[in-house]
Amino acid sequence: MPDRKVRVRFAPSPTGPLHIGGVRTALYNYLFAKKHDGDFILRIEDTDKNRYVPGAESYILETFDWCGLPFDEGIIEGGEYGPYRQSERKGVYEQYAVKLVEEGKAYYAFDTPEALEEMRKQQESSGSSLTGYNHQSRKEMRNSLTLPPEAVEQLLDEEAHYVIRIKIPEDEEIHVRDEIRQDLVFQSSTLDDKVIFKSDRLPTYHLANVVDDYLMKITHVIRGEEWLPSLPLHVLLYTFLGWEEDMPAFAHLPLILKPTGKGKLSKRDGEKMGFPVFPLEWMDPETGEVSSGYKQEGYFPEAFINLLVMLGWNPGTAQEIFSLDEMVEAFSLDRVGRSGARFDPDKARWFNHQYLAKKDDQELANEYARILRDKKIEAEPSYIEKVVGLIKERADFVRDFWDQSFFFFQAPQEYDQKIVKKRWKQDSPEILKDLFPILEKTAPWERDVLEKNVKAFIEYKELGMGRVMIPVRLCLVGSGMGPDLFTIMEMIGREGTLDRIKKGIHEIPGEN
RNA sequence: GGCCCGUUCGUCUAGCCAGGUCAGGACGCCAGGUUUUCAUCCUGGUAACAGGGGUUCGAAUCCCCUACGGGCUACCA
Repeated sequence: MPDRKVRVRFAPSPTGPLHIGGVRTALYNYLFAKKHDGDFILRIEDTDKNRYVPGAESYILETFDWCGLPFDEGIIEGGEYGPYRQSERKGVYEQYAVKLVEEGKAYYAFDTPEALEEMRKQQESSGSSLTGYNHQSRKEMRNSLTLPPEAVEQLLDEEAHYVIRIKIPEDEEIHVRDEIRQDLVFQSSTLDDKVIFKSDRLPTYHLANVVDDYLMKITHVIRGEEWLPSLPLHVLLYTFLGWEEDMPAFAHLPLILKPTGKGKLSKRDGEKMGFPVFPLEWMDPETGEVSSGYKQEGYFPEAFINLLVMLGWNPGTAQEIFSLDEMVEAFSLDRVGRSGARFDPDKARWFNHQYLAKKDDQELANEYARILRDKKIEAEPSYIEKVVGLIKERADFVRDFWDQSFFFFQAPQEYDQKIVKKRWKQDSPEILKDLFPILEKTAPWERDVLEKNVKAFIEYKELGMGRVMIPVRLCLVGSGMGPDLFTIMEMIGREGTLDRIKKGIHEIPGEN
């Protein structure tokens, strides 16, 4: 298969929102495809109609739209190997299942749920280590291996409910290769005769995925580690179908684990841990329950992708911040780790911080303007942009901007009591009153002029910066935080500055 | 229970395949510096080879066992 064009697929089941593990799997597929100038395909695996959740499919589409990971082929893009929804491919699977039966590699099974239940109970009580429908138990069940041919014919004609099961060889070693874990060997005797074709005349995942990957000329299957146990079954299917020459390479990605405790990340974890598990906000159509998403939490898609790529893969260098192009360039399957990764919310914020600090002021100002508008605050775009430039490095998200910059838009409503207690001395009002005329006379009202005049005042009064500046900051900002004070003064203007100082002198209690 | 995968600082990880480094980086945390303050930023520090056996002059690296963690075990994907 060496000179085939690389083709990979992301094959979600529309049973709900994707979580970040799914997005990461898709991302690795995308990176691998692009690295090798290959195709990235979306295939919807909706062969279980009972688990279908409305909205899940469009959620998947919106997610990749937001992340900026376009598919080359898929349910929207189309492509020459369509359709890309398994429910629309119903007709293609049965022939392969029947072919396997005809060749003695699979068989019809007519067992009722009760009979299967009975079989399980018996296996349990007998303490047998081999469980399931397997090379032993199949001899005692109702199937085309045990029934006389006429009876089988009759049952099939009657359209009795039946399934097709793969006939696992009794005692064989199945050698498989995983690109991440290298060579693995499974004993066929420990495998069971999985249903490959259901009584609703739809294939199970195992058959559908093998048939479609073959028909769609998939060269590499990159999926979650939860599929590793069924790899020997899939390999056997390729062999039975006579497709071993075209069998794709397999890579099973380590799982993303809960941040605390153990276990793989699941839907409920997010709310408890205080970080999203979903890329986009999701509302459960049945319960109406809303789960938060990275987008809505304020993550940039580039940051989201970046933090995901580092969860399980590393470039072997110290680089941590990657553009999508850089990721494509650097990515390789052999640098994917083998052990599960725990998600670290702190590091996630750090990634967003890195992107935020590098973002264009104007772009950020546009986003911030929306927040300000919601707060009924009017300001010139150029003013907002200037504010953003001053405070963006202090924030992790755009939504942090307000707390970092409200004083550029309105006088403080309260004063930080800790700072008041520590830095608002008995003579502070007096000092500010003395400073007042200096500020009144300062012209032009510009940062550097303000600095020069105020510093001259401080020197003349022999006071020291802290004695003067911190009380002023308290008046203008309400606390000890914020960027350069002279810049703040320039920005809020002479009137604003003087008003706030006056207000502070009256309202800040002089306990000390 | 059975089958399979995994295990390096609190977290993400480099190093392992081709044994020899004070086991490196990042996040977090702590300290110092810068600053009019807070934050940013800079510097420094903290902290790990799951345990036990082998093989070897020498093991985080190779082998075995144990422990622990995880996944799978449906007519789900």
